[in-house]
Amino acid sequence: MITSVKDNTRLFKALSDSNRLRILKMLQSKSLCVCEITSVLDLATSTVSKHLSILRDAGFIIEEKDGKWVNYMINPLPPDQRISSILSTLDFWISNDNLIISDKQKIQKVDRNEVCGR
Amino acid sequence: MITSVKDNTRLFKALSDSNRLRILKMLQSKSLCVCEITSVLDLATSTVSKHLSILRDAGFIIEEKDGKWVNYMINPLPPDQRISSILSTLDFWISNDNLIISDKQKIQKVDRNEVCGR
DNA sequence: TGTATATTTCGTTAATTTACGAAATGATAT
DNA sequence: ATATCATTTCGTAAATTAACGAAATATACA
Repeated sequence: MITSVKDNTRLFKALSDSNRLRILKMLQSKSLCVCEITSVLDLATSTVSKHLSILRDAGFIIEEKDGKWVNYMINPLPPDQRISSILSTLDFWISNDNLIISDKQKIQKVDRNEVCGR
Repeated sequence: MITSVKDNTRLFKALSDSNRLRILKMLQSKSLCVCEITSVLDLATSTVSKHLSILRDAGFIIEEKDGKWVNYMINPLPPDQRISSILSTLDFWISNDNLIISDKQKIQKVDRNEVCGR
């Protein structure tokens, strides 16, 4: 396992933005495409795309192409134990936060064909 | 336990700077005063003081006054389980990094009466 | 009382990060 | 091919963070 200081800061930097924590928590409930996440966070698509690439580069999530959509999901085979450890502890660290709860409710109802197409 | 998204980002932000990770790793070996840490990191005293306050506010470390010195040490009674969890996992996440190893060697030899007074 | 030493606070500058919209890329459907 | 939709990349502006030195605090000691 790579354990350089720089590598660790990259990992913590990925977690040190509230929008990225919201994304991680949403993906722990359900795989989502960029536009679904965008509709919940209410940010520009390009901004969400950037957040997702940061989480991907750190090893927390993976992407899977599905036609014109790109689905993002929690990495089922994290590159190292630090990622797995954080993902499992996140589960009970952040749970009863109002924002997280309402995000979770929103993604249950989200339909990408409605939300994205315009 | 408070588990707001904002609270968690503050915690991760505290860890997302390489100088602060170096400080935490040093303190896991030994309590140190500001000038000792400053001599190892080679930063301005005011910068180190600021880093220490960020780590303190996040709950990772505490300070103890000792005459003209302020000793910083790992918080023996962390305010919540997230801190304890991170502190113990940090132990094996970052261990064989060259910078961390040389920091650790330096603090063994550091004498505050030599390093600080000038 | 002064002087020296250690640390913190403050103001400022430089660097980094976040956000946006526009343009580029990739895929689907007409 | 052309049009459309989802996403990424790029350039840029705004916000945040890290760094410094100078000034302010606090403690020890002469």
